[in-house]
Amino acid sequence: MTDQHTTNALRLLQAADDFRAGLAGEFAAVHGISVNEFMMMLHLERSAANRLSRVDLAKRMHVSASTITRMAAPMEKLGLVDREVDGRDARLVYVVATDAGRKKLTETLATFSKRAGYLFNDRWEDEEIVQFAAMLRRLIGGTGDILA
Amino acid sequence: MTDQHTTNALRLLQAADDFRAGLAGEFAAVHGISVNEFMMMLHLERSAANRLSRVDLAKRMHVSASTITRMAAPMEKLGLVDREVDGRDARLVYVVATDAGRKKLTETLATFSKRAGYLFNDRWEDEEIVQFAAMLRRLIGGTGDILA
DNA sequence: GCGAATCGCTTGCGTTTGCAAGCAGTTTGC
DNA sequence: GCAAACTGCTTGCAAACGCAAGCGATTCGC
Repeated sequence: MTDQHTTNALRLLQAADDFRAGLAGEFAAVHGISVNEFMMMLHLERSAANRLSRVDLAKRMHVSASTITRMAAPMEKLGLVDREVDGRDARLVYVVATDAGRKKLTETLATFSKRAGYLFNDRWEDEEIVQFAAMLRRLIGGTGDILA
Repeated sequence: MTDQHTTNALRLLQAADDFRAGLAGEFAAVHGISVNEFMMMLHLERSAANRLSRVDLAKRMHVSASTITRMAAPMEKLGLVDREVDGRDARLVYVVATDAGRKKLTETLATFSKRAGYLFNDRWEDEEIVQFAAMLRRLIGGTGDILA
């Protein structure tokens, strides 16, 4: 009926959706933050000088540039990120993580890690975990593995 | 810095997002359908009598019941799905896949499988594919593996 | 250098989605 | 057998998002 590749792709989407849905609920309840906002903070924290341009963020997060603009605005008011214009190219407006933003990320990441622990629960062998990590890395490809 | 479970969860989300984004573009361009509409058709086709109640669909797809209602409306007009009220419980309104809907699903599934083939490209060994499938099934758990 | 093409960002508008409220049908408790 | 609780679905409203248009800033072609 359906070949193995198709089955695997379906399961990949299903597993990610399940995890993301659970995450969204706890993030909203405990940290008052969305999964996308969390991903944005994560990208910032793991980039040079804790900052990225808007188009760069958009590409990494698979959203439009306007979404980044609209997402950043309330986060600026909360003091999680700051706005920084490039000195050489005045078109570039960086989103930069503040100290408060990185603190918030640390808290939120703890929740994330807790749920990741639930996901890969005790029945997984260490070797399987490593194998799984290698397989996922191959799926993502060299360029996309920025967060991990 | 980050433990292996966290890394794996991040990569899982990343891999699924990448795949979904590519899929969304081709689905919209070639088939004029969204990924969610595709998932809905898939759930219907793989259920008894090609039909599911709205709340059931909502739970499986991690969306609200109102989203199902609003998604089904235009698909009814296109003739992809039909509306069917349960004889015993008049509250239940099934979404049922029509012949045209299942035909559309077959076409769209071909695109999906093609992209799944790209994702797990030639460098994967058969044994690895099977291993990966088993791992993903463990992540999803027994109840969630309805599509594959 | 200078006009044209390009780039990064923001804004207007339409679409999609979730939440809460409301409604009709069903089950439960007594 | 009836009222209360519950269930499934729909609708009003608001938030999130993409697309296209528009604006300044930069680069390219000559």
